[in-house]
Amino acid sequence: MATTGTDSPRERYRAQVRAEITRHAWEQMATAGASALSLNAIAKQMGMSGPALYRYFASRDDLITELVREAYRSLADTLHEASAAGADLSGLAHALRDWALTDPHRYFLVYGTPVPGYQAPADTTAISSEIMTTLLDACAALPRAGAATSFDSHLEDHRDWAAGHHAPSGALHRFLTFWTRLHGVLSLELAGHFTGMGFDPARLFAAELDELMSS
Amino acid sequence: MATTGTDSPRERYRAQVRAEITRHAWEQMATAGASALSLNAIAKQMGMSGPALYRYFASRDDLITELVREAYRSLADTLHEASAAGADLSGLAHALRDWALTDPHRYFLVYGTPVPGYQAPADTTAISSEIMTTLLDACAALPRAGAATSFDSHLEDHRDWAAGHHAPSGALHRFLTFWTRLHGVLSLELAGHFTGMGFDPARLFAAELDELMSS
DNA sequence: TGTACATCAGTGAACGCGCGTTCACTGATGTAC
DNA sequence: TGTACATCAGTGAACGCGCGTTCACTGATGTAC
Repeated sequence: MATTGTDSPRERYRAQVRAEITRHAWEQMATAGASALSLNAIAKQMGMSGPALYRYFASRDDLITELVREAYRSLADTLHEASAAGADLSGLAHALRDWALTDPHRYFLVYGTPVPGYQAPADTTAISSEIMTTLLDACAALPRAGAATSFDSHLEDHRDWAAGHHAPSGALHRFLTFWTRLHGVLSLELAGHFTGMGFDPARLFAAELDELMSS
Repeated sequence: MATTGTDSPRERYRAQVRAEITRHAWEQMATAGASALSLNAIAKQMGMSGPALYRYFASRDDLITELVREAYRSLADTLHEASAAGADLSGLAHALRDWALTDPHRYFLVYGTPVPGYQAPADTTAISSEIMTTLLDACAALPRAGAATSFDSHLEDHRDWAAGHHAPSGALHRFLTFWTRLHGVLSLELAGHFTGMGFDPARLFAAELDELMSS
C-alpha cells in the first residue's frame, strides 16, 4: 500500500483527462453554444475516438452536469476568496462582475435560460446556498438605512431559504435586490442588448451598486 | 382583378398555414426548448410531410427569425395597448410582467441567453426601439425626484440610442433601471431560481417597482 | 358558362450528416508474490 | 529483481436515429379567354 486509492497514478491520470475534457467542453460551448455540445466533437478535438470519453463520463448529460458543478464551484470559490480578503458587499459585486465577464457562457449556464427537462443535481444546490450565505453575510454587515417595507415583513414570514442565517429581514431584502439588480444589468450586458447604445455598461453597474450600498 | 394580390385566397391560405406552423413551433419550444426546434417534428405534428414546410419557410433559421419577430411584435403591441389605455410606467411594468408570465419561452427568446452566431434581422431592432420609445415616454412623464448622478451626465453624453427622444437624462436613467431591475426579477423568477425559497416573486417585483416609481 | 392553361401546395424517395451509445477487442500500465 | 496476473484506457466497427434539405412528381386550385 504505497499510495492511497484516491491518489494512485491512475486516479491522477483520470482526473487530468477529465479536466482536459471539460476544458475542451467549455471551449466548444463558447464557440457553438450550450446546446451544441457534442461528445464526438470533443473527442475529435482531443485526438481521441468518440467512445473513449465514456471511460470518463457516463453520458452527455453527465458531462453537462459536471460543467454546471464546475461553474457553481468556481463562483462560490471566487466569492469566498474575495470575502476572505476583506471585501465588503461592493467588493463581492465586482468579483461577481469580473467572474461573469471572464466567461459569459459559464455565467449563463448557471443563471441563464433554463434547459427544459434538465434537473440540476443536488450538490449544486448546496453550492448555491454557499454563495447565498457569503452574500447574506456581507448584506448583514451593512448598516440598515430606510424604513422597513411591507415586503420586508413578507420576507420575515418566509425566511426558510436563508437556512439558519440570523440576518434581519432588511438584509434578506437587500440580498434579493443585490442579486436581481446586478443580474439584470449583467445578463443584458452579456447578451449584447446594450451594444450600439453607446453608454458604458460598467457605469450602469456601478450606479446600481451605489444605490444598493446606500439604501 | 376581383381581389388584390395581398388578399387573394391563396395568399390568405398561405398566411393561415404559416400561422399554424409558428403556433406549433411555439408549442414545441415550450416542451423541448428553443434549440430542439425541428421542422420535421412540426410537420409530423401537423400531419404533413417534412418538405411541405419549405413552401412556407426557406429554412429552419428562417422560421426562428419569424418567431423572434412575432415575440418582439407581440410585446410592442402589448405595451402600446396598455399605453393607449392610459397606463403609466407602473401599468406598463405589469403589462410586461403579464406578457412574460404568459409564455416564458417567448420572453427568453427575446431577452434570454443569446444563440451564438444567430444575428437578429434588421426589422426586429426597429420593433425593439418602438418598445424603448413607449417606455421612455412613460419615464419622461414621471416627476423627477432626487439629484442628478454622475451616471446621468454620462448618459447625457451618450444618448444617441434614445433616437430623437427629448427626455431629460434622468428619464433615460430611469428607463435603464426600469429595464434591468424588472428583467432581473423576471428572468430569475421564470428560470425557477426562486422556487423553493418560499417568498412570493410577485411581491418582490412590486417592491422593486415601488422603488422605481418613487426615486 | 365552359374549356385550356398556369400556378402552386403537398408527397415520397433520397442525400449526407453527425449524433449518442454499445460492444468485443488490443495493448499498455500497475499489482502481487 | 523477475515473473504472472489483473486492471483499465483507448480503438474501430457498428447500431439506429432524426435532422435539414433537394428533387422530380401529382393533383388540386385559380386564372384567362
